Amino acid sequence: MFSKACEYGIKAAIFIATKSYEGLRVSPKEIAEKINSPQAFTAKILQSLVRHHVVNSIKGAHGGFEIQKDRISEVKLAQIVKAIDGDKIYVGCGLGMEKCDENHPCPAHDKFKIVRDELKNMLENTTLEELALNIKSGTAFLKT
Amino acid sequence: MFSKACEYGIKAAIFIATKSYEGLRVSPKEIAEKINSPQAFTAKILQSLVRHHVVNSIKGAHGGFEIQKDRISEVKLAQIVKAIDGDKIYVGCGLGMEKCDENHPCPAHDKFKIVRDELKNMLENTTLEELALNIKSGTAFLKT
DNA sequence: TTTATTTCGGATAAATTTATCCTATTTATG
DNA sequence: CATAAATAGGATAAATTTATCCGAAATAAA
Repeated sequence: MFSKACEYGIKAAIFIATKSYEGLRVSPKEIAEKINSPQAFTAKILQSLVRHHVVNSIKGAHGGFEIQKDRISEVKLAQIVKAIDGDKIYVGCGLGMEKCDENHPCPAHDKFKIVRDELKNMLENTTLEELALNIKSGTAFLKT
Repeated sequence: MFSKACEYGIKAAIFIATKSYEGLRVSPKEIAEKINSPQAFTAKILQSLVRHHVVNSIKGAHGGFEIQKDRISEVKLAQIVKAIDGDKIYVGCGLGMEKCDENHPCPAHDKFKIVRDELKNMLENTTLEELALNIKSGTAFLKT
């Protein structure tokens, strides 16, 4: 569904959010440990999230990654996915055709449309807050 | 969503079906032309579809690929996807966690579940016949 | 102002996916 | 039986994604 980079990015953002509630910044090292991902690769993905204004980075000593508390409920899963994988999962054709719309559809266009609309809707309506609260409450996990 | 191989495989199966209605066998060359895919790579994918009994191949002179007419309405999109990409799109975790179920869910488990169930349902209930008929009727296309 | 800490970013490597090429094998037909 | 036509399959290459490494730049604190 999503690239590995995107999966790491989502989990990283969730972890950062849980720490940001406590006013804490976190390092790529801690993030990678908590979400079970390769550290250097995760750092690269974090840079991308910073550039797309999903999370905030503070350089230098006592730096790290954080998200402003009041932004946690504003950030949607869709923004994170778009920052890393782009929007092909929304706009692309399910069968990979370059041009696929109502006027020139692929044979499965209508079938895929239902699923993709559902996915789009889910991503656009799921906030980082919901996901982070699942972690804080202990009802969900970021690694096995 | 799916790999390129899978996209080609689905389109190839649809094209073969349209030809099989007319009692015609087709070559990888013709398939690749009609679905706009690399020929040799497409041939490899066809082998996989043959091994998974999605389509039938006849070797030697006057050979080619075909699907028995009465099987076209039986083959589901799910079988083709499973033959090429496996079933990770059904059973895997949306965030890539190895273990992710009701007892040990990822933070987005419930959110993903809705979408994936919808996808699974669509793939398991869409037949090759439906898709092939969209091509035969000229209401849909296999390339741009 | 020096030092320790930390993110940034470029270069590179490893792994996987996508794609090509060439030969072997199979089979209908003359 | 010989030949031509076709799929099967192994080896390899190209492209993309995933992952690592290391030095540069920024910043807080001594």
